[in-house]
Amino acid sequence: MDHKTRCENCIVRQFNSLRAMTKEELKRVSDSKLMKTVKKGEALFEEGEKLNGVYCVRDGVSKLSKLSANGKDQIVKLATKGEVMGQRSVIVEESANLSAVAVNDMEVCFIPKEAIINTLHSNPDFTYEVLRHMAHHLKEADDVIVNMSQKTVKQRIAEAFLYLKHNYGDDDEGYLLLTLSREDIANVVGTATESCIRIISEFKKKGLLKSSGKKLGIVNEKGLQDLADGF
Amino acid sequence: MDHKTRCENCIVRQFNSLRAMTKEELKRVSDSKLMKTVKKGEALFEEGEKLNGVYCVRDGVSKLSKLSANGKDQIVKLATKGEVMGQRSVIVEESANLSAVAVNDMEVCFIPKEAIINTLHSNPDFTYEVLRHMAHHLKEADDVIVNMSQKTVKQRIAEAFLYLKHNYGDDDEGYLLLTLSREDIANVVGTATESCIRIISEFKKKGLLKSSGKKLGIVNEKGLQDLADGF
DNA sequence: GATTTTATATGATAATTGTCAGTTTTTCGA
DNA sequence: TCGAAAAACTGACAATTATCATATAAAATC
Repeated sequence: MDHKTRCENCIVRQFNSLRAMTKEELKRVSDSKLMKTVKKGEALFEEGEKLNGVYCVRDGVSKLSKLSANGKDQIVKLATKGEVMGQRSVIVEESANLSAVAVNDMEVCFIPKEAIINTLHSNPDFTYEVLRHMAHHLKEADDVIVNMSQKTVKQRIAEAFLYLKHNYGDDDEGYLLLTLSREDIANVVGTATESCIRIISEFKKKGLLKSSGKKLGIVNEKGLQDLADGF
Repeated sequence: MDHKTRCENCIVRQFNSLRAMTKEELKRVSDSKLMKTVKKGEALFEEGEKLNGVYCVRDGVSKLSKLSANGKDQIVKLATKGEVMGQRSVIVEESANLSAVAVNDMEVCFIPKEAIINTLHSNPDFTYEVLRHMAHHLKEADDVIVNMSQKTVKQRIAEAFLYLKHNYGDDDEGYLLLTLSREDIANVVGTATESCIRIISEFKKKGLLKSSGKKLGIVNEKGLQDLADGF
C-alpha cells in the first residue's frame, strides 16, 4: 500500500475538517477507511438512504441533488476534491437528504461513521472545524436561495458559468475543465433543459461563450458578469 | 432582578444549543448577557454588520433577509422563540450575511461572543449541539432551494400558509397567530407583492383561506396541501 | 460501420409571472 | 377625528419561462 493511500499524507485533507484531527485519530480513520472509484453517472448514495459513513473526495466531482415532486432533479451543490459528503446525515443521524452522483470519474474514501462520531465527541477542535465548514455551506445555501428567487434564468446561467470557471478553471484555449451537460446546468439553475440550451445558444451568438464539441468556454467574462449582475 | 432573567432558569434555552452548556458556562453567559426589547419593524442587525455576539429570542419573531441586486428583500428564514440568531457569523468570524428585522414586538437576549467562543473551544458537547442545529438549518435551506426552483409561486404560497399554521398555530376561530404582511409573504416565497396578493385573493375565492381584518386563516388545509403538492 | 440511443437544438405556443398605473382600504399619528 | 401615509387590491399588458413537437448531431453499442 503506497503512501498516497494514508490519510496522514493525503493532500486533500488540507481542504477539509480532517486536518483538525490528532495523529491518533487520523490513524484510526486511515485504518478503517475504504478507497473506492466511482464511474461517471454512478451514485455514491441516494436520497433517503441511511449512511454508515462519509465520503471524502480525492478526485472528480459529484453533484448533490434532490428529486422534486414534478420529477426533476434539483442540483443543490457540486462537491469537489477535498470536500466531505454525507457529513450532515451522519451528524444528525438522519437518512440522506440528497443524492450524490458522480459527474465524472471519481476517487473517494469512505470513512465509517464511528471514526467520525467518536472524534466529534472528544476533540473540540475537530468539532469546531466541522462546524466552521457547515457554517460556510449554510451561507452558500442562503445565497443560492436569494439568487434562485431574485434572479432571472439568464442571470443564473451566466453565474453558473462564472462559477464553473472560478472553481474548476479552464484550459489554455479557454475551455472549462469541468464540462456539465446542458441538462445538469439546467438542474443547477433550476430551469427547463430547453430554456437552458436556448440561453446558451444566445450567449454564443452574443460572443459571451464559445463551444468546441462538448466543451464550453467563456469568451467575455466581464460581459457575463454584467449580465449576472443585472446590467 | 427576578429569576426569569437568569439563563439558568430560562425555558427558551431548552430549544437551543445553550442547553448543552455546563452550569458555570451558563452562569458566565447569564452574567454577560443583555436583555433587549425590539419593536416591530426595528432591526436587530443588518447585513454586512460585524456582530459582537448572538441574539437569543425569548419572544416574538424575526425575519432574516438579504437584499438582492434588484432591490428586493428575500426572506431566507423566520426565527422564533428559542432560536439563536447570528451564530453563523460569530462562528466563522465574518460579518452578517443576513439582516434581522422584528416581525412583531420581540424580547431578545444579546450574548457577547466571548461567552460563546470560549465554550465552543472547550466544551465538545456544546459545540456538537451547535453543529446539530446548524446541520438542521442546512437541510432546511437545501429544501428551500429545491422548492424555490421547482415549485410555482402558487405552490410556494400554499406551502407558506401551511408552514405558518404548523409553526405558529392558529386561534380558536382558525386565524393564524402570526400575521405577515402580503409584502413579507411575497418576500418569503420570492415573488412580486402584487402576484402574492392576487393569489391570496384567488385562494379566498376558492375557499382555501379566509380573512378578517388583517388576520388570515386556513379554511381547507387539505386543499392547500394538495395544491402545494402539485395536484 | 450501421444502427440505436442520447444529447443538443429550434420553432410554435401556452402558461406563468412581473411591471406599471391607478383605486380602495386600513392604519396611525398629529 | 381628521388627514396623510402605508398597505391591500385590481386591471391591462409585457416579459419570462415552460411545454410540446420535431429536427439534427453526437455518442454509444453491437
